[in-house]
Amino acid sequence: MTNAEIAAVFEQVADLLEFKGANPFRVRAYRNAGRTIDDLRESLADVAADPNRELTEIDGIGKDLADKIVELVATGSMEMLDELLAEVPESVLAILRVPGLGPKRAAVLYNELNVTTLDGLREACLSQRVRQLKGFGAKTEASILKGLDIAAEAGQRILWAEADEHVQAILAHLRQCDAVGQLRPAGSYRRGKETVGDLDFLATADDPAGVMDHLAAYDEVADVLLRGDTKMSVRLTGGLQVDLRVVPDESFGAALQYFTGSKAHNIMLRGMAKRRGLKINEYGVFRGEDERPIAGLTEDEVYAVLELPCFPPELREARDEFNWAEAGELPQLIELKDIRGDLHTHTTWTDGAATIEEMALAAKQRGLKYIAVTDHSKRVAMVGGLNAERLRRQWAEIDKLNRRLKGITVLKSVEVDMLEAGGLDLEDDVLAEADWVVASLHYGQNQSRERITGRVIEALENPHVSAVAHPTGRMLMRRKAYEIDMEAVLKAARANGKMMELNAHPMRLDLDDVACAAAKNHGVPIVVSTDAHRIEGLDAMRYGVQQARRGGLTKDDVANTLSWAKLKKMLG
DNA sequence: GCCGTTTTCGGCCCGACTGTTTTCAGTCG
Repeated sequence: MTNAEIAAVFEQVADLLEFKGANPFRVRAYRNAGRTIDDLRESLADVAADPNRELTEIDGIGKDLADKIVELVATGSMEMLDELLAEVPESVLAILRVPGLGPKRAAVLYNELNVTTLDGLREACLSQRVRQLKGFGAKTEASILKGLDIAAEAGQRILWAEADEHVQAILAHLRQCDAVGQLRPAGSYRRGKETVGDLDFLATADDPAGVMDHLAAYDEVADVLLRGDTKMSVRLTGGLQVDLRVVPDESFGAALQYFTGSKAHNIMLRGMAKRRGLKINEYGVFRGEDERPIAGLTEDEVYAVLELPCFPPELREARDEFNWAEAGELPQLIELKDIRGDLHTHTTWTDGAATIEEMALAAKQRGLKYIAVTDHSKRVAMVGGLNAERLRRQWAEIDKLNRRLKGITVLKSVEVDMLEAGGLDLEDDVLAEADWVVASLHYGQNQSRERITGRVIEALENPHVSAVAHPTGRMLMRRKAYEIDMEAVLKAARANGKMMELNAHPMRLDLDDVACAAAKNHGVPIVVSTDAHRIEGLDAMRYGVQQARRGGLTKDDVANTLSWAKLKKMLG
């Protein structure tokens, strides 16, 4: 059973308990455990099986949850979940996803009106039975109907790269408003999460109402969801929710910290503050009975009163950052300017849109010193994948080009397919002539975990392979990762002195942040590569670097921060 | 259900907004 599957069970238990009106802290314990397990860098099943390890070593896992994990791993099911599902139909949980409906109201709808599905809920609203319930009214009924429409179309997140376009446009719009002072995006966008569910903006202003009027007048605003004195939420035409908070200058740092999150990070921070007799909220840090303000102007200040560093937003996930800070080992995260080369690109020789020279010059223009042309091998027939003969012709052209080009080196490379039946799509004698080889799994993605893991490990054992490209094959919001034992793969990479790619394409970002951290733990170097199929594709590097930062990677953890000469030496 | 330099019980982050209330509960982030 994978960590994600175990985490999903705990999440479901939390939902069901919440629906039943259980102690909210008990619910939180299950949710925390689910999140922790999802973020874990090693297989929980392995830890459970290891006689020298205790599951209770994991933060947030006590005896009870440890037993439940053991039960899950051993039997594939959990008695408690089965009992809960016997009491509450699973379809009821969808009702909790309707904006404005939480566990209390959902329970009333279920108990009083026997609402068990979203369709049933709509029916109950339309027949005006909901407004007759205690604590409900006509307005609530209308807002539930609205919420049902939103739940139908929304619920999806958008790629960070798409969120970034919205953010830049909204920032530009809000800056035109004279009343706006300081202005910053916050939330999961600022933390660089690969997908973003809504956008948060924070502003200071002499005239908050004026700023809100200005946001309401933004072209893409379809609906104002709520508006108070300091807070406003709108929905854009595409369904994306945008929250704006207006705060006084002396609170801007505290508010930026607060609204950047993550929620779990903030809960830990507040707990630490409380133990020191301090209180943190979005208005500042306060001490003592009289709640004397002691910080709030800047984020630095807020963290400093707790003797903490101002964590890079990418690390604020309540994973390792507080432990690192305590040990004085907060990593100096990699930056875009550290990147010296791009090790995965395509050209017109296969499915790219630009020539080798065009790609090389564009890379040089972006400050890179080397670029690997990794066109597809022949198995990818659809795009005219290269056989040995054409590949050698391409490499001859690269040799010629390198004699002409100044300031950039083009590497003779290939993206070789790991074949369905095992083995690689090109012979060893060809691969041996390459400067850099990435191996990819494009076909047979539905094979078993054992077979896919075996194919990838076999590739890592080939002496000419340098790295595995997009190692899980996932496409965000489109295609799940194929079944693969990442622990085993990382061990094989380490044993064979190989590297793993972090594919920077905004829809891939593969390896993800957690797997990057795991790779680092195993001592496996990461290469951040764009997989560019056109010149503009080279600009995706920043998405990859951001994901690497979320994985806690430093310049030293990423091999393409090295010169090509040094990287080559590392490959052996 | 977890956790402990306030340690085996009694806490567990904190405030804005809305709707249905006559003083607050529910939801959200």
